[in-house]
Amino acid sequence: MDNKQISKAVIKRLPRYYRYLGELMQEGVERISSNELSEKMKVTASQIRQDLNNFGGFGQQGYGYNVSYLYNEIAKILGIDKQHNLIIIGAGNLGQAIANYANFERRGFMIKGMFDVNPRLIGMTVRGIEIYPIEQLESFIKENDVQIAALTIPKAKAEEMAEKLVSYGVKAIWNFAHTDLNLPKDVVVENVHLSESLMRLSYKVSNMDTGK
Amino acid sequence: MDNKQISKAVIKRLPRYYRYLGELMQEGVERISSNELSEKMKVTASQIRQDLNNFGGFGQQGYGYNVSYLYNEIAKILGIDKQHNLIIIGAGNLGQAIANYANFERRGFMIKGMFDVNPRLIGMTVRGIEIYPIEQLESFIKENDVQIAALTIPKAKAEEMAEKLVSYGVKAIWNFAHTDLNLPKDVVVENVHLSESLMRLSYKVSNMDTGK
DNA sequence: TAGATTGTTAATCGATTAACAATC
DNA sequence: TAGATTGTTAATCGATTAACAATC
Repeated sequence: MDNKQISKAVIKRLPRYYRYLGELMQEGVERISSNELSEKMKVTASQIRQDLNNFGGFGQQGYGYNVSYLYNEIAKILGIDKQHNLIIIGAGNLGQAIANYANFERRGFMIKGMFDVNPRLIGMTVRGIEIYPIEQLESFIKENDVQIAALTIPKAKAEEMAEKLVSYGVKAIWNFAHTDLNLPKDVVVENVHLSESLMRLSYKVSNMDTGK
Repeated sequence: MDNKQISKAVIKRLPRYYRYLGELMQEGVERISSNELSEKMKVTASQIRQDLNNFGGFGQQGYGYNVSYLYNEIAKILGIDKQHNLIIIGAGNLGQAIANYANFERRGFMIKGMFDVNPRLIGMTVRGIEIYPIEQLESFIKENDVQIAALTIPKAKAEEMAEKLVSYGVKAIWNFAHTDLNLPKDVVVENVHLSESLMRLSYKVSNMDTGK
């Protein structure tokens, strides 16, 4: 719809704005200036104004930003004002941890089912979400209009499974497998590489400034 | 030790280099040029050479890089050649998922124990890792030389718990709680905000180029 | 109206890419 | 030695910050 290309750095910050605005709403705060918000979030006020102005003028001179209005506008930008149907591939601890996080539903992510190869898990439910055998994947995706699949299986099978999911109509993959997926470029991939995150932590611990 | 400040962008890429070099080693590849690696990883060869040269000349003109040498050097930079003692706070699905990921141990991260407030979990083990009551936290951290704590508890208690951990001597927090932690700046924090990751995915799905 | 604060342009800073001399 | 490829400097690109006119 929009034609201006928004930079990755801006997109990365949007969910954090959303989180802070949600907290402000809960505290009953009605309006906030870029300056106040910048102090809370520890970023520059200039960056906040620049970021938001990528999407339109949400503020008002002399007043600031209306918290709940801005909150809702960011939700629209992020697309979390609409429902997304999601399945989880791999019903191990990580898959179950995701299934158990009820807040995703409040953001419009409906977890329709989980899938696993382990016959002992089939038929079990996690917070009311049923675990199905892989054999039913194709029909399930088509019948439930599934757009997103969370991939929480070992990396050895991840690429193959991702390709299968795409061929069945999945448009986006939330990839927890420790590997990069090579998929057609109209398929969206968001990686969560926990081992890389832990290594970055290790770097920071190991190379901490001992001065000061 | 080193004084030149390495940029965050470089650090972020290091674990990925490490992963690719590990795979090359497994395939028995002995040497690789920045150009070959750049094609595999889909980054520019120039970036690879620039990144690595932040830490020293690991390559050789006319030859390229020795895979296993470079692999080991990156491990040293990341600090994963040394052992790190780790505990997990919160023995729910996410905590257990981390405990179950055996590969962390191969990278030197020894999971010494898990902690939870739920009395029904106390005494249970996950892959040989025992779940202890929170009351034993302080003594356990001191006795086991724990440097890193993975925080997989709800955000309401996260800040308070993080402060406790720091006061007991923990130097780094791997934060899975959906909140920012405000800790002294000599404490390392690495955030894994899954809900933000999912929102970024949502943005990409919602704003995909329909052209082409 | 005067004060406050945005929206937006310009200046600065940092990161990426290109180019090539050094050297194995 | 000639060819290959790094290490490194210079050029480009993009992102952040500063500044201020517009305006509520």
